[in-house]
Amino acid sequence: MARTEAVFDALGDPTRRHIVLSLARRSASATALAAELPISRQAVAKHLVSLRDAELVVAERVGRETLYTLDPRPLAEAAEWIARVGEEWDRRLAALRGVLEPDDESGFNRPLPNI
Amino acid sequence: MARTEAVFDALGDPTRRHIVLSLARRSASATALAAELPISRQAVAKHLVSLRDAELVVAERVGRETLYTLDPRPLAEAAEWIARVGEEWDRRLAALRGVLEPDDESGFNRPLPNI
DNA sequence: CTGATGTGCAACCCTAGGGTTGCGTGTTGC
DNA sequence: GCAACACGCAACCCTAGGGTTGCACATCAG
Repeated sequence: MARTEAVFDALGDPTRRHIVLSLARRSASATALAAELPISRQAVAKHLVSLRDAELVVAERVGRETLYTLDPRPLAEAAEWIARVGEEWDRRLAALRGVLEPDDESGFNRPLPNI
Repeated sequence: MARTEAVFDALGDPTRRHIVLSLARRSASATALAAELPISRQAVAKHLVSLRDAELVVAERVGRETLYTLDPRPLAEAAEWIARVGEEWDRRLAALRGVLEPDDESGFNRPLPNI
């Protein structure tokens, strides 16, 4: 669960989210990514280091350039964290339901009941 | 999709993730939340403002205290963003498959193919 | 060999924002 | 009415980290 920390930290930055989306479509070098962003190559390189720390990206040197490829697996962990919050929420809703009235399924996507 | 931005920003901070998890179990005041964290009430209050901006939390004044309740719906949007990256990835994998060899289903949770 | 290209590293700048303290205001309970 | 409690607001501190520039080192094309 420690890596999940790094994933959310990484996804907390808009530029890094853009990079992740770009890399989902095609592997690319820092220079190529910088071309489609309003920042320098070095700035992009720093972000790629963060993404590598979060294991969201794998670097592979080919010739004189370094290709970065997305590894979507840590994203699944982040999704699981979100799902966990949803479960917690649903459990609470279920407990509440017991006290009040029997109702329908998951409340994850339902407006708040006034508690 | 603009709110999704705020959600990831909000989730980018470990303290706020802790708060979100806590609120998933029970509504609580800033003071109560601060009691289970190594920071001051005011610091928690600031985080709650961020969470409110991301619409992840709803404040309700009851008597002399303010109860904060989780609204898990924006989390679903974040999960969708992650899913979108996964789709992009799978599409790419599918395109690759066409050129190479017919293979199995979604590669979202599979190790990287060397591209 | 040489110039062009792509990186990595280091030094530096600067703001965002996480945390703190202090204080004035509203609410509850006796 | 008066403490005690719970807030909200404002001023302030301080570091993390996002961004930049400069430079030295590989690699490729001619």
